[in-house]
Amino acid sequence: MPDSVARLEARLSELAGAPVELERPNDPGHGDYATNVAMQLAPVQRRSPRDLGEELAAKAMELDEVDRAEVAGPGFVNLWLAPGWFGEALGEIVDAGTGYGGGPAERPEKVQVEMVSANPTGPITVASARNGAIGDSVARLLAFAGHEVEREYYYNDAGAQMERFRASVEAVRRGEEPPEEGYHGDYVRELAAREGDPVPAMLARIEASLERFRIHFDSWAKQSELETRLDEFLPRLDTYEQEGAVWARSSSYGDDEDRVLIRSPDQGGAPTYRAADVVYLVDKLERGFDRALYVLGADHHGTRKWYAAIARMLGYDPGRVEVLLYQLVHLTRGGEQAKMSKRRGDVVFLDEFMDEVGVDAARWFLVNRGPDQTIEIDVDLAAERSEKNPVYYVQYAHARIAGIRRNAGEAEASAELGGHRPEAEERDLVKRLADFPRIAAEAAERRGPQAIPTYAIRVADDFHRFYHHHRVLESEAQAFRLSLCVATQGVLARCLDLVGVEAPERM
RNA sequence: GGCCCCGUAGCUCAGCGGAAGAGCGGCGGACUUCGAAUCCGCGUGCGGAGGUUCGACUCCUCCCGGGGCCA
Repeated sequence: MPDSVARLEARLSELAGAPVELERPNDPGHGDYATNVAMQLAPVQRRSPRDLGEELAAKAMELDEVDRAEVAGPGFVNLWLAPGWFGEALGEIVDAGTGYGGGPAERPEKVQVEMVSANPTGPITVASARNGAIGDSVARLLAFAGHEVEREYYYNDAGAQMERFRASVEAVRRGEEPPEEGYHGDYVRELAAREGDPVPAMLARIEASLERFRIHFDSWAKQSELETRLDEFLPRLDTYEQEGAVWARSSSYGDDEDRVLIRSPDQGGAPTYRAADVVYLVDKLERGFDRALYVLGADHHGTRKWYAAIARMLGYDPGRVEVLLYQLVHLTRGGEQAKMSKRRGDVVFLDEFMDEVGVDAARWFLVNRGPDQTIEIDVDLAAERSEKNPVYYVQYAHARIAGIRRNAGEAEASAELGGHRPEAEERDLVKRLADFPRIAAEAAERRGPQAIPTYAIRVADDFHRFYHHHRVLESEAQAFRLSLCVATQGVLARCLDLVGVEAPERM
């Protein structure tokens, strides 16, 4: 469904005889929208970009939507749009309702996002929470874009780490200290005070933390169960034996190196974590997912090509496998770097982080920056419930609109202009809202959820500016401005939802 | 040694082929008016050198610096 910007692009493309992409100039002196098509066309048509620009500008002026068009700089065609375009654009946004900016996807996919997947040897840390925040936002973006998405948590319930964990709890139960190589946190003592296997209890606690963090998993996959099916798949793999161990010849399928699947007898002869990966990948693809997305911390970058390599080795399209890597998290407090160790007093667990800064700020700050970026979160700033904190800046815009709408009562909202000519702040806000479908689609495609908070701040910014310059209620343009409020509130609510933050009616 | 990520305003970072941005910090203004958790004003900064391009913060190569993983 082409929106008002896309329609204008299509008309201009006809006039130019080439695809026109409109962009929003930073400088208001450069019009509402601009295109560089004249510069792109100049070399192939062997004409000067300014001549081509002049020609397009003259034709563009004939369009109803265009008030004025002029050539600037090296050959940009800058466009000032007519009031009617803003009314139409706003009307479409309002009519689209809560679905504005979303799917349907051109090619809908069934996608599995596997995320967090931390071993249940302790509570979820802030580092794992970043995994979840990014993974869940990407999942939300994909679903919004029209894909079918499921979230899965994969955990190791059988390996050496788990044995150490259980042994640590057992030791405390016997009144001893956990072994040197074991786990020593307070949570070990808490688990020791309860009956039975500590793993399910730990897992329940992890699930509760993540639910509180607003991440809901559709399914949980266990390494121990997958491992039992290893014998089915081993013969299908390209393997060889070396020094008693079974290796996958993954380097021939795009991986950086070959990987041990079964340890040599003198090493215990047990399957490795990589062996379970094989079964798990097949399991994912055979469950009918078109795409398996792995969200992995940067410490796993060494295995980023492994998953596609085994897909290729087993005859699956490696393009169905995708790894999303994200960098580490550092926490600071008043500029001082906090230790990410598990020592007492430092915020390292997600629950503590949420206690201190709130769920909304926790979600926001963990998804705020690109996955490629190592992030530093100032706990004090994140915890501050004030104008300094961008989360509340955006939420405040939403709540402020809710307030206006409460005061408006039954008053009519309508994108019809009547005789109203939208002023600069109104036009900026409409254009900002008109950006949303592209922002959302690009964020989904690029797996870059950080674009959403960035955009939401701009929306809030444009709204607050509009609010300060123009009355909504009891103004000549009340119906139009109320409609603008409705559209803005909808986009803000959607943005906040995409990053797992609440959109409050009151603050 | 191999590989990955990052060097953009004092600080934390967006932008990733088209006319340089936000927040924090700092300074100065705006509340009998729909919510001041708001708004307005003050900033020459893309680590360096080549290359590709009409055009490079954006793509390629090398170098320097920071972080990380593996060995």
